[in-house]
Amino acid sequence: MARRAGVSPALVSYVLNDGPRPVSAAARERVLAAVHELGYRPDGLARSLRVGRTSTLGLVVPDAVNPFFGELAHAVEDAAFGIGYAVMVCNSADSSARERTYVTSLAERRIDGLILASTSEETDLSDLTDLAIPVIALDRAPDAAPISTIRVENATGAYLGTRHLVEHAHDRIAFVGGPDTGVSTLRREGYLHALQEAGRPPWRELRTSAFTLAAGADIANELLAGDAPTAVMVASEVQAIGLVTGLGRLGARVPGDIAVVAMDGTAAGAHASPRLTTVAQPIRRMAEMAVTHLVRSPARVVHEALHGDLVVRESCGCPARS
Amino acid sequence: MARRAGVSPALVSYVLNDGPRPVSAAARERVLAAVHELGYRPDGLARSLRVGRTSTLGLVVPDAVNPFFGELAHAVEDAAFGIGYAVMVCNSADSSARERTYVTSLAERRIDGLILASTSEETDLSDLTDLAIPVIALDRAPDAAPISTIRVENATGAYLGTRHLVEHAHDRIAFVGGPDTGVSTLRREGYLHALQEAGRPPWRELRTSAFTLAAGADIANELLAGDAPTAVMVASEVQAIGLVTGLGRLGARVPGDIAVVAMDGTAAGAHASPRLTTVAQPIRRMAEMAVTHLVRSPARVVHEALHGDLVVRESCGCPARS
DNA sequence: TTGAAAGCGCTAACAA
DNA sequence: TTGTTAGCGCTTTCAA
Repeated sequence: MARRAGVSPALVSYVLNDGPRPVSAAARERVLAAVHELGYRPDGLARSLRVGRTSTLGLVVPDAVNPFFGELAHAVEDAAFGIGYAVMVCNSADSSARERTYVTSLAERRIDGLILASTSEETDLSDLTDLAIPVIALDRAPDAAPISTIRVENATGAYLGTRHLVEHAHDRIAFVGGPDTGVSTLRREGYLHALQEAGRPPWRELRTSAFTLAAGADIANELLAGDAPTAVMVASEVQAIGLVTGLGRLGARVPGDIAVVAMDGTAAGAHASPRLTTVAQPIRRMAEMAVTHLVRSPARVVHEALHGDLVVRESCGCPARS
Repeated sequence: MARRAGVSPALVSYVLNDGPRPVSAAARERVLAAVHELGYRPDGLARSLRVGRTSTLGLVVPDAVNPFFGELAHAVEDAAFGIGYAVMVCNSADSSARERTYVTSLAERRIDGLILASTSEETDLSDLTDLAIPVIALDRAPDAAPISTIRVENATGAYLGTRHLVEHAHDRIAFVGGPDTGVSTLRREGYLHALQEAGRPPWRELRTSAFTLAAGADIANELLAGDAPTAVMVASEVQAIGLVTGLGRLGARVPGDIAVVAMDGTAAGAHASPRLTTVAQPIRRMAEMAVTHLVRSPARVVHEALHGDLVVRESCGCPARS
């Protein structure tokens, strides 16, 4: 390439990167002409190898088909794109083996930072930390390892949602959680707290096998068995949407027969039928914080707990609003 | 690293890659010990630079939050993971500028192949083709450029769905398409074909502003205006789910007041309320074909048109089945 | 303002 | 079976 333009490789670099040395207009011209003529495409691998930076971030989520993680991934990508970073999104499919493999693979690819939204609490991050690649964990308790964390106030969120159900004068309020993860546990605590504060007993506590539509639908039977609750706090929107469908199939209407409040705040919840009353996570803000932190101040370890807002719509039985 | 183990760098490579030369047990031992002790992590960038391969594929979709593309991305990732490849998923957000930027960025990163699910018909792929990086396009008409394509039989699919509505004895069947893309156009043709065959006139043809829940919901008003149809063929499931919500908000029930058939076949459609009758795309098969082709026989240009199957559920008015 | 050259970490051809 | 070495394509220091 440099030969073709009749200049040194250094010159080509100066021109393409606008620096760090100045280049005469004539030389620049020649380089640009050759670039164009040869269809020259700079090799990012060689560049990254040399400068020790890939401008790539990793994102590991359990399942990007879950609208919450889908929107999160989208938001992370937007934030990264805005500052010239690309992101590799990896679905661990709730398998810690697969998660491990991805962490290793991302480390090998020398990503500049990882955003980890993991189901498992115990992920081996030594591949990353040994290379001094910063990690920021989403929705995880502060680890033994000194990594930054960002999460929503899970307990408070579920408390808010449950309290809304209490205010609807329900006294048989159930809880539907997911697989036994920290998130699910914390949300359950918020639920219990709200009930306790209101002097009501927990009515029924169920957990689905996964955070999916199918799992949510499958649990409808169990929820309705025997002394059925009149309201339910659901740990996530996917589950809630699935549950509503499952209930409908059994002839139970939402909110008429059973009121539902969920957590997450995705578009899927807003457009479900009925529209879900939900505790919305500040998804875009979380994504921006994570990306910014990783890129700007990776060394500093921070722990952010963000507030989730109750968004009242139809599924709780409130009169429809626009 | 090599020094630390008291061996040559070549030996380290032989041990870590199991070849191409044999290594004595003693040497292997020493290398492995040093690897462990130093927390050595091989640099994939250097390796890729050397071997001319990154074991990474690119995937560009308009919007991975759309369940169809979300599931597609997931399926592509699964297929790639199975053969040791990673994938960079990029959302073009229906912006051809952003799509361009991503194509260039992926080319710079020297991906081994690109799967392109683009809305725009005219994407400049010279960055890729100049580097001899194979591209396979999803849902696109054979291009001027000789790139492989995989798609579902769009017209046939919509024809199948519409014919089902005809068999339900509807004679006021509308069509809801999306932004003016090839996909939307082909599906409309299938719709028109089915009506023509049945000797019925198209009743109303609408198009949403985007393939999103919100856009689907927004068009409900227009669909119901004046002489409302009794059935509607919708070009995609996101739109259909949004539409059902929108209709419900206006007091129209599906399928009672208006029957709906959609296309895509995602989990979201299966768990919507009512469950969507839909023409299902063979998502996993498309993903596997794309990945396999890119990795195994990138040089051969193929054009596959896959069949979509009508999946009868509730939204068309058929008696509920399990 | 430009050129020469070192070196990022790896693999593979060649030599021993 | 192992060591030496060139070189993948880039950036950047140093010298001119």
